[in-house]
Amino acid sequence: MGTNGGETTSVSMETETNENPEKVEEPVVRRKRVTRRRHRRIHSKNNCLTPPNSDDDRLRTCFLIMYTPQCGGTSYNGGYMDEYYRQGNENHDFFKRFCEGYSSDEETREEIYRDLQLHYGTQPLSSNQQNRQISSDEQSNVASPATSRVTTPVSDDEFLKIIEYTEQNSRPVESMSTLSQERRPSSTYIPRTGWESTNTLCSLEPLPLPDHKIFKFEPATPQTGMFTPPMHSPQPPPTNQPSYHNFDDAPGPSTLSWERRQGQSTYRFPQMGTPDDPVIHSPPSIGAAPGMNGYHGSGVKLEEGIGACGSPDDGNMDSSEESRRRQKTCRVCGDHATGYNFNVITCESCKAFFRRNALRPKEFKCPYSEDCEINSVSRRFCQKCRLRKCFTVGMKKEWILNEEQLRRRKNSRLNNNGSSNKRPQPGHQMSPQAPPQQPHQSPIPHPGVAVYQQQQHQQQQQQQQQRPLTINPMENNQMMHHMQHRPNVMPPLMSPPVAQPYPLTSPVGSSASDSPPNRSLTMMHNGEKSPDGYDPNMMAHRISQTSLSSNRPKMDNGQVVLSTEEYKQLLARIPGAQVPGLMNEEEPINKRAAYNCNGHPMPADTTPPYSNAMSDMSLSRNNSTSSGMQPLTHVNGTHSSMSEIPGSSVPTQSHFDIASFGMGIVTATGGGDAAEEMYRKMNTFYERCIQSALDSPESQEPKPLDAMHHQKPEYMAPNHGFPYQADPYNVPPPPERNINYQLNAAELKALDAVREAFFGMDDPMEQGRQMQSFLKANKSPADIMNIMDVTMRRFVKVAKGVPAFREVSQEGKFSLLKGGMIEMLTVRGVTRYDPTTNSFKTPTIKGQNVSVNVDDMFAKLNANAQAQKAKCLEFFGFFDEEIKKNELAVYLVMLAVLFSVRVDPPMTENDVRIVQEQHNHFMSLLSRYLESLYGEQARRIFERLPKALGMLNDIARNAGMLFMGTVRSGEAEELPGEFFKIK
DNA sequence: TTCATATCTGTGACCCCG
DNA sequence: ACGGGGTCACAGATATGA
Ligand SMILES: [Zn+2]
Ligand SMILES: [Zn+2]
Repeated sequence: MGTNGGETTSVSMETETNENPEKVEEPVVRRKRVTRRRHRRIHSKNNCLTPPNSDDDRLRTCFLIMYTPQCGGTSYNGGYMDEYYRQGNENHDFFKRFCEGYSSDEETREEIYRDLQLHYGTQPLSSNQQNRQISSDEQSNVASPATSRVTTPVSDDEFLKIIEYTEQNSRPVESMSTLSQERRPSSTYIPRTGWESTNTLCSLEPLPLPDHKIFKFEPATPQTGMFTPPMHSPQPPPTNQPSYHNFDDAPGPSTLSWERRQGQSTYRFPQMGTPDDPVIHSPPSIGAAPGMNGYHGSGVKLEEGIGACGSPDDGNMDSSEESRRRQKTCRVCGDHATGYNFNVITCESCKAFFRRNALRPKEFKCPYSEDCEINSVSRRFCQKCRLRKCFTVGMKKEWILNEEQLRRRKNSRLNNNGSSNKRPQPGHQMSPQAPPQQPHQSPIPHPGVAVYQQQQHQQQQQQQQQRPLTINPMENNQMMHHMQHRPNVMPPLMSPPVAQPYPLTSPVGSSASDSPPNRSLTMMHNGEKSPDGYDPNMMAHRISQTSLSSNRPKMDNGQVVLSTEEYKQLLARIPGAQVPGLMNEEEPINKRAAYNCNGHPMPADTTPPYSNAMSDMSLSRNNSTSSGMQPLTHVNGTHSSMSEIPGSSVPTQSHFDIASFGMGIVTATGGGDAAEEMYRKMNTFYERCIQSALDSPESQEPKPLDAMHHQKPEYMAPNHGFPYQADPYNVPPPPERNINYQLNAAELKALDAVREAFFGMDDPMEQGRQMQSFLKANKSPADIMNIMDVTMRRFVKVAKGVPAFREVSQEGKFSLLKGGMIEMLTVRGVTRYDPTTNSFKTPTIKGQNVSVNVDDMFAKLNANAQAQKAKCLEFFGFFDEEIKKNELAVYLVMLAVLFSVRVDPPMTENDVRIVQEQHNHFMSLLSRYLESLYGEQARRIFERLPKALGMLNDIARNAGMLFMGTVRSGEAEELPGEFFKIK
């Protein structure tokens, strides 16, 4: 418990006047919010979510901060802002005049400016200046309307002058609220609806810079462009991009000197000492993680002590310096990092941000153009891009503890506390009405949303606590009342402390909506969690927990908190709730999937992670919020169960990785005499399928994402000096230079586009023939075709989603697909291959575990197949673990594979050119991506690729031969006729 | 309608703990 | 110590009501 910590739970009605002596005498009339104060803040942050768009804008903010009781909102400004808005847009130096107006004295004016600046954060506060910042207490500490205009920072004298000036100059004008809302250009005004980020005033036209020195916001040293400017279409919409710098918005370092920083802030005012980058203290190299990231055990050895970037005695001064710096730098925003968080070195705030948002069901909106730079300042402006960045750099949402785990943790903590009985601060931490949780009232396992919403809930509770301490059922009513008035807000899971003994819980693993978790969970472990036991404590614990449950889809195993019986009883008491079916065979945990259970696919709801987790999201169903107003029925949108009704189309868990049979497809067929016929037919099928998918109009039209293609100049060259050359696989040694592993906006966008293109690849298989085929233990060639059909079409769709693909001629497209399909499928298979069991793992379907053992798969095949099998296995082994685990990397590989020059139908010169270009493009992007994840390690991974691709090619070339001599006679005739229809 | 205030909400610095 | 989660001051945004 904090030494400085838990001092008080101040419940007084008065405002705390903490350390501001001059304020003490102010009569405190108004009832104040209860403020609990644990420790004193050292740093203060400007949490402004709205980026100022101009210096003028900043100044306005400043002004508000200084001179209004409450900045933000529509009414904070007394009459000043009216005037500002009325004049401001035509008369840009209103503030200047304002300042001049009330003090013609140069010195005083200076002082005012300084104050502005002070609150602006362009200068470090001196200690006594800190007293002048307005605490929120002070802000609300308003004795009368008159004084409310000027709260803290201004002396009485100043205040009078202000009043005087204002009275002279302001006229009644349009309402502020009008201005602040309706009159904002609608194109950029984004009404706040709960989750959307709020960027309200960013559309102000850039205004001329007031001609005063202090309005010059230092562009900070022109150093090392941390980020390249976002890749825009030729003419970036003027208002659409946050302009963090000066008006001219010169591309350059994203070092925003306006950010308000105080205390021992990391910021250093340019003219005061170090010319270093103020906000982003780590120079260009910040992007990448130290090599050790996720690299243990992957077999790649570190050289030059790179991997041991923590180790102080790296031989090479530069590189150790370099790596140290990188290690201290948040790979998301460049801020000072505290260590690894969710698999990546990040700062505290990104850690918290990720923890809070990675699992959120709805996607954020980017108020700009989906390519926001993320730095320590701008990170607040666009949650979407920030979150995307988090995923891109490799943060793993899977590592966020799920509800079950949280509960356990809490319990064990309670236990410990109970036994040692050391509760130092009785009334403090625990919420009064949620007293130390009884073992089974703990809110639970409805994963995901539950966790997420619970956070909301907790916050509310917290807030409630801050009001008069006792909370009674009334509070709930109030809360509900409130919520009813805020339909947009995702209703927090209500767990009325009094009335509802089992708050938001469904028992572990027992609700209709659990199936998704089930599947998702499996996925998580299939695709992701390497057995290398990356992390010590928590992680290990979690892994063991989850993997345990994934292996045993039963709800016992000590996982259950509420017995099924208990839960049923509970449900019985809840009007409208039904006992879900499927109760018992589901497993608990896994929050993510729980988000989405209401049956529709949630295209828009997917989060943009680049990690493999993506597929989880895209598969899960949105369960969350729909209803849930009524506390009692809420037991979790859970039973939005329409999705799980028997007859309905197979929901979420049927996420077959058909493609994992990439190898199987072509190998598992067979076993007879009519080989030739089969072979021929298979080939026909193969080609037809591709062709027809190609011709199909319904396939994905590429969105106008210009990021996808060949904007090569926009990308940074891969840092290790192995920009991918047409000259294949000739990897030059890394040059010594200042490296920047951080992906730039263009690259991020391109990656996004890739992910976009693969959207749907992992969709669950529709029920039907494919599914039946898939479920068969012994798959006939027809079954294989059924499965392949879907998969191949999806690949074609992916290809069509790549803009550059369209530039290729029809014949060229066909050639690419025909030549690349098997390779792509095989690559796909890699990701599902589990070396420990020598089998492909596929997610479960209604409890069945479909896993295909490689030996079995090849068993019936001919000798060629055995060789093929060996090759495949070798390839699987060779394919880097790190890549395997990373879905996006795999995508990139697949695209690189797709864009390989093929000869079968020979390609035209032009096609060849495009293909080569794209191949290089994706390889280069992959390289950069890997760099961003692994820093110098990327090189090692990347270096293996060429060989891997070679192997792949070999595998694919031989695939067809496997048919030979193994096809049962007559089998070919059984093949579905429509596969061979000629159009 | 305007404005003061209350409330909701996301952020991030600090903290606790296994 | 590391890296999970928890806490809560803060401040912007929004709702409410005089
Ligand atoms: Zn960060
Ligand atoms: Zn954005």
